Formats: sequence, structure tokens, C-alpha cells
Amino acid sequence: MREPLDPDMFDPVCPSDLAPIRFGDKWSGLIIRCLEHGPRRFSELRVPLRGISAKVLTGSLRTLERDGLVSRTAHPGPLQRVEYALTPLGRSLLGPMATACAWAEEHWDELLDAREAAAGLT
Amino acid sequence: MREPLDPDMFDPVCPSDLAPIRFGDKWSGLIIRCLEHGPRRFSELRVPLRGISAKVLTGSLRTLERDGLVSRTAHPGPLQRVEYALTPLGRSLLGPMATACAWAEEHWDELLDAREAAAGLT
DNA sequence: CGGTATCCCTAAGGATACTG
DNA sequence: CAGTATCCTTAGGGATACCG
Repeated sequence: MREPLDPDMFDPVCPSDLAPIRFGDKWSGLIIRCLEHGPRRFSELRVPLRGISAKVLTGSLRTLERDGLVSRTAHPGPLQRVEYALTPLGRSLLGPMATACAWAEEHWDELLDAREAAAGLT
Repeated sequence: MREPLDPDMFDPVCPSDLAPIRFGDKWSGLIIRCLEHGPRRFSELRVPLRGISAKVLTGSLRTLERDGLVSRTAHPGPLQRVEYALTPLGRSLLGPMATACAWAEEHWDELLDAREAAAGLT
């Protein structure tokens, strides 16, 4: 629940990033998967999401909040601490996402082969 | 198999268009669903996909072809006739897509409520 | 009919710097 | 730490016109 996120969990490509399946914008699906095992802090999320800028992460989180998929909790105190967590609605998305990821993993090779073949025709 | 596509099949919003679930780009998911019950011609596809321009439809179809999800068949003859159909790989996507659509339909109201509540806070 | 070609516009994403 | 503010680039999508 509180063990750190694996920095390589999305390295370098992962099924949830593979076309033709995308959940929301470029990062939303990945963020949701990061929150699968419990709440995470803002800077914790930036670790596995290498390359995401603070601005974009903020934007994605705001959208997820607006859609009721993620909740934001600011813990008061001298050290600022904000935690993001899945709402029940957000958690309900995990099933369909797992289905989509399973498809991508299963057909990974076919997708890549098709692209390679298409590229070969130049 | 050959009955015409319902012009209103995606009117005005449909689960497969509802955030946070998207399959590929803006149109790919809808195109795949249009091909679910058999091959369709270029201009047939434009009917339910109101608003799509020829250029964008061409682009989307080319991408789907490149990824091995859709096949293109040009029938020779004086009257040009091109048909698009799902490949086995494309058909295998229908399952995950149905799962995603079912989620969207089921949680439609929650999504809208969340957005409305968020908008209400101004 | 089934596309190309061309031009345009906007939104998403990113880099960098700064702040309570 | 958790963001904002600012600026910039690009890709997606769209409108219109034309072609074999």
C-alpha cells in the first residue's frame, strides 16, 4: 500500500500506452494505474511518469478530479503534503483498463509486425 | 451484413466517445465499430461519422491499415469501389471495446454529475 | 467514387523559471 | 513540496478545392 512506485513501471513502452488503446489523454491511464495500490503524493507520481512536467501532471490530475475519478487531499502542516487517490468511480475503471492492457499484451507482436511490414513497403 | 449503417449510430455523443476512454485517435474507435458487421465503403463510413472530412477519414483508415486492424480492398471496374473491413486482429479489439463502452454507459451519469459539480464550484 | 493538396487553427504537451 | 506563470512547438483535426 505504501511501498514506493517502481520507477520502471512504464519503461520504456507499456501496454497501456500502446495504440490503439488510450484512456483519456496521454497520461491519465498511467496515472490511474499509479494510484491502483493506494494514495500517492504529487512528487511520487512524477517518478514512474518520467518526462512529465509539473504543469502537465497538474493539468491531468485536475481533469481526473473534475471527472470524479481521482480525489485530492491536502494535509495541513508546515511541510506541504498533498495526496491523490482513486475514487470509487476511478477504481471502477481498473477492470476495463486491465482488459485493454491484456489485449495489448496479447497482440503486441502482431501490432509491431504489422507496422514493420507497412514500413517495409515504403 | 449489408444493411446500411444507421446515420444516428453515434449521435450526438456515444459511450465510445466518452472520456476517459478513447481508442486511438478521435475516430478510430468509431470506425472500428462501423465495420463490426461487415465491410463498408469509403462513402458509407462518412454517413454515421458526420463531420469527418475525407482527409481525416483517409488518414484514420491509413493508420488502422498500418496497424493491421483494417484491410482495404479496391474492386476494379469502371465505377471505383473500395471496401474496408476488419482484419482478425481488428475484430479481436471488439471485445475490449465492448467492455469499455459498457463501463461508460454504466457510469455515464456519475461522470456527468462529477463534471457538473466541478463546474458549479466555478 | 475515392481520394489529394493546400491552408489554417487550436489544444496538448513540453521547457524553463519562479513562488507560497 | 506542490504547484503557477510564461513561452514555444507540434500534431490533430477541419475547410475548401481539385483530380483520376
